Amino acid sequence: MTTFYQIGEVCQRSGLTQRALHYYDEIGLLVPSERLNGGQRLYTAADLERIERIKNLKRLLGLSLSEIKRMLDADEARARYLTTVQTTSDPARRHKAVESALRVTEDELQSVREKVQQLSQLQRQLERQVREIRRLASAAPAGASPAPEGIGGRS
Amino acid sequence: MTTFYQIGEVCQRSGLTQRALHYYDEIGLLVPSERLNGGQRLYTAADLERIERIKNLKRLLGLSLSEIKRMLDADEARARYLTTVQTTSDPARRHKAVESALRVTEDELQSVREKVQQLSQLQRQLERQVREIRRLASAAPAGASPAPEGIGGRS
DNA sequence: AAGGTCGTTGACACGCACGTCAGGTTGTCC
DNA sequence: GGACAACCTGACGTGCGTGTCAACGACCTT
Repeated sequence: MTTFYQIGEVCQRSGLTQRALHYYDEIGLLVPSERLNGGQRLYTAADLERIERIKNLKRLLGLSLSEIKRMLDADEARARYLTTVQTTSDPARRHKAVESALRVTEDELQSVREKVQQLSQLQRQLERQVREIRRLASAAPAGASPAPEGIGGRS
Repeated sequence: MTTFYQIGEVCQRSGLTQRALHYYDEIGLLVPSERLNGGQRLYTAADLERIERIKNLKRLLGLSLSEIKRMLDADEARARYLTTVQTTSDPARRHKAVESALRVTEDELQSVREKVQQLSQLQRQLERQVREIRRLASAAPAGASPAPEGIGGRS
């Protein structure tokens, strides 16, 4: 027995607005699994998960909704490929399915790796700057206020 | 003898359009170091570096231009502090400056670290998927296998 | 069946980050 | 000093991702 959520509850749970969900539906990014006869949208748990994935991709990678749609569609296609692999005994089709799935996944992985690397570089740069500031701060003469508090402690 | 670049060359080197540079100037994100009497913008090597940083922050962190401006301004303030700390003898002011510089830098560092961590997680997830696909590719024709997870999962 | 709450589809508006003209100015080269 | 490219400002247009009404439909309670 699948449980459904109406748009209001989805808004509360996800933090998105009704308008946003309407828009996501409109552009095909998140089409609710069901509709009532009256037209009311009904979202499933899977839809809620998709929402979380959308939010993550938006926050983490700063992707546009169309890019996110492309990614998730590719992901879904990949899942389909994998089931095709398992249910098809034709070696040629199997090979093709695996190739496609591998390609989209590795493309994604590639872009993520690049981003991680560049972000790590930025991180190291900032860490250097923090150390530099701390060095200067501790080298400075103590003022009227008590000696600069031990700011350390956070890793 | 500082060398200057006119907007056209800056466009070629940076890949940005003239319009974008005008806009960046307008919002104060990238004000060219010099202007000719006629009003023509003259960019220095430092300006070019700033452009690269802007592009990076935009691509890597997906920040808005106003957020980038805030970041770079804070960074500049920090740099100014570092160069003028020796000339400021007022200990209270020195202390305040250090505090500010440290705060903005650590905030920045914090958000970068979070992003790196979450992206690394996403990366590992994708790597697992690639391995899974490869495994299926080399495994026997038909069989039941655990379903791989999607990307951008809940945090 | 009436009221209230929740939902629906338009339609228009808005801020951002530009694109795209238009018409005028500046700089350079012959 | 005339041609011509490169540049300027100003104005309006555009796509995205919503916000904000408006007017109407659906569902539940009493």
